[in-house]
Amino acid sequence: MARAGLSPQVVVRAGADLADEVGFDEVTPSALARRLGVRAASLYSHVGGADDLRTRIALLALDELADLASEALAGRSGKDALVAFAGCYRDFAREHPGRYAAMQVRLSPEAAAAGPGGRHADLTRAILRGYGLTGVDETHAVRLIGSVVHGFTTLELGGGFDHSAPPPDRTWSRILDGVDTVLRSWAAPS
Amino acid sequence: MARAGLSPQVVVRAGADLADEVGFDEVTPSALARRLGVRAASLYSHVGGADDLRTRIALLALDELADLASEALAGRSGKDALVAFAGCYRDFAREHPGRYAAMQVRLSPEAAAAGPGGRHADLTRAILRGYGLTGVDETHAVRLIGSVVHGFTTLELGGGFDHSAPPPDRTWSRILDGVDTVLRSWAAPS
DNA sequence: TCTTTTGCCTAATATGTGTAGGTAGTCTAG
DNA sequence: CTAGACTACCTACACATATTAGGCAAAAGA
Repeated sequence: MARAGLSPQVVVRAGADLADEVGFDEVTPSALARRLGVRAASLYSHVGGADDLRTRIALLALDELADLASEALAGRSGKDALVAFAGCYRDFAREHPGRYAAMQVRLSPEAAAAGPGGRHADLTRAILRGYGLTGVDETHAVRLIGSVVHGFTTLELGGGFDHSAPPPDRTWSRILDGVDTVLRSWAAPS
Repeated sequence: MARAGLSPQVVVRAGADLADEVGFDEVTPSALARRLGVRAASLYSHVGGADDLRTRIALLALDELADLASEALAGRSGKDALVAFAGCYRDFAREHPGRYAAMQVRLSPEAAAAGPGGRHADLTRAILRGYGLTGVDETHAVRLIGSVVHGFTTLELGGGFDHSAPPPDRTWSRILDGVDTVLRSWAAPS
């Protein structure tokens, strides 16, 4: 009887790919087992169950996106960094909708701590070096960037922009212009 | 045998309440039937199935929020309207997390058309009357407001702001200040 | 009161989740 | 190169959920 050569890594990656194709909600042990050509019970040697599978996919996606964002930020600062960082998130969501959806699951405290949760905040903070924001201003700015990028990306992915005329790309760059302006105004002593 | 007095409305409202208590993902025909004191099969006289139930909860939530936002906007304009509108969304999400999550489901085209999908865009547009934005600028502005409000709300609800110091309320008002500034700058001929 | 409607039921099927235990490939020691 | 340990995958099972079909009794209308 030939073996499929599974391992936790292989299973989780296949789960992430499946999520991108059919949606994160459709990623179930049985569906994943079908795709991998094994029986559902066989997956329980590699992942703990449906919840564990979803959590691991989320952590994988967070890690992958953090890698991409880290690379995109290298050597950039100020608005250049902001645009690169935001574009990274948006592109990731469009190319990997299932992984992006996975990232939204509320992680258990231990999973969040052990995982790459803090990496994203650190990366966002790195953008702000060019803006000279410190202390609470820095945190406000991290939250502003996160809100705008995540909000736009989610709405675009959900089809919220499909019914009105101008292409989302135009809106995207105008919004980033606006964020840049706001961040620079925050840098000035208020 | 006493009857439970169900109807599509009663079932959907109970489903929405259940979503607020235990999370939208946990709203299943069987869980809802348990709460209503009937057998799961009995629900199928009132809703089409699990998907139909979720869709109807989403439409109910969209309608309820549109009512609240409409009321909040009455007699306001400009930044006052913006703050009231955004606060309405944020408060709704915090008081009714399950309903808010339901609103994010991708509706089928017919459900979106028949439903209150357009009401929200119209309400957002109403804010902009005080800013003098027209044409594509208006659409860009609608998308900006939607992105910021939805993004912040989602992140806050997901606990994304729990680990850093300043209270989210402070960030919220600073972000709205920023949006107001951007909208006013867009109003000037670019 | 008689009839129609319908709300809720039981019964049954298909599918999904998760556990227990077995079998057969694969790896390591000598 | 063989003996034993390990483990990837299996079958079988118990249980929960989604959904359909058909029946009975309560409610509503004539």
